[in-house]
Amino acid sequence: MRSKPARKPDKTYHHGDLRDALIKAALHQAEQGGAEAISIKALAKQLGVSQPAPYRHFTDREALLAAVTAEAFRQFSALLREALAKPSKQSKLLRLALATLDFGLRRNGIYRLMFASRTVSCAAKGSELHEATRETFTLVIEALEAPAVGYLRERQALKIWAALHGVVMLAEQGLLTGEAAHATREELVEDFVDETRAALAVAIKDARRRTRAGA
Amino acid sequence: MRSKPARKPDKTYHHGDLRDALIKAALHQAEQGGAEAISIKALAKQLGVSQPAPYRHFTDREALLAAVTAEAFRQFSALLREALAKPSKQSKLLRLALATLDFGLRRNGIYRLMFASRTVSCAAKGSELHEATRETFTLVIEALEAPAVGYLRERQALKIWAALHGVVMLAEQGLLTGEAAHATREELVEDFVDETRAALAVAIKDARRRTRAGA
DNA sequence: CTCTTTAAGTTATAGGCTATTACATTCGCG
DNA sequence: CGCGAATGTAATAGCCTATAACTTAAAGAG
Repeated sequence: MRSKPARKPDKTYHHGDLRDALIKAALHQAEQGGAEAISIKALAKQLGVSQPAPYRHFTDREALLAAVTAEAFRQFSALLREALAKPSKQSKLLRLALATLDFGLRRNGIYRLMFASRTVSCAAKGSELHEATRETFTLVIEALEAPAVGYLRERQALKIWAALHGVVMLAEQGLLTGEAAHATREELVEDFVDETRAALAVAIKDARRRTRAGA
Repeated sequence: MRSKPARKPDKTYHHGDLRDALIKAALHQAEQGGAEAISIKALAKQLGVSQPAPYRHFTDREALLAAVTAEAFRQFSALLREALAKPSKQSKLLRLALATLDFGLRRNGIYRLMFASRTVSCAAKGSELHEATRETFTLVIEALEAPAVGYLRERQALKIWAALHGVVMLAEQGLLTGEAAHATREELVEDFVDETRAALAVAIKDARRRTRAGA
């Protein structure tokens, strides 16, 4: 079993793990300029293989982007899972929210690849990418630390998820910096987290009361 | 004064209004596939001019994108203004929110051009694009129908704005369709609008009380 | 252990796009 | 009228995706 070289060692014909190396290198490219910064030709050169070699592993650029995006989702999920796991005074939801914000800003090129391109919405139902996105969303639900009562959890998860995306977007657009900043990113996130937890508590209590009354 | 032909009439050397025609045609291209769907070459062909002609009006593709995005913001602002102006039982904020949702989904390519590309965040301070985005945001503040007390209005405007973006994003990503839809897009938007109005009312009352107490 | 099949990589090439350079035409103002 | 500035064209360079035809190495069957 040969190891997995990032760059192909000279004089060898086979790279050994080109597919994986392509995804990782592409992820690195995307970090700066988003999806448009990913160039198959540049990747091939960087990895020391001929320009058409990547096409042995991905039928076209779109296929590569999908694989890269799926990997990005997995890394993101891992990050969130880590944030949820570590002991802290903050609530799980707040930790997840802040981790999302951090990821969205620090690795914004990748974040845009994940949430602002059409790659995801074009992903087929059972595809690797589709699964990766769903798994991420389940982490949001988990972070709510709430019992399943109807779809209340899911609904609140959608809401906080949407709100977080919006904050990242505004921050990246520059609406939360300089004189225009009437609130910091973190303040907005905390607001949303507090509101979500409050709304969830009320909704669940309410639903239970109605259930008892009906029974 | 000649009129403004969309396509150059044959046998004439000058188009007459190429700059404007480019922007409009590009906006049309973007409607489907977002920024990446905008091709200078294709635009030139479509408008019946030579391929490098557009470069007389825009130094490069980025400059064209910026102009197109600015025009998109103006159209969006006009739409919002219209929604705010028309008489209705619904609150101004709800009307603005629903109009935003509608625009974001129906003209999603353009929406992504406006909010999910780096064009905006790269826009210089006094640029046409920068002004266009700011004007749009002032409409959000206006829709709150709240008095200016500190920056409370601005803060709530940022929050609802962020939330709306997020809903559009989730909807476009397919997280709000099919079996996964634990709430419709409109329900989420209404939730956010209600919460915003409630939070704003509380915050303003609170701030005033504190002011009186301090004075 | 060799033979054959197949996965993975190569060179050559076609075609699309952005962008520049040098040249041509028209508009409009003095 | 006539001249300069604005606008458009032709030719070309350079980057990128993608395909076709050919080559090398790995891996399993006999």
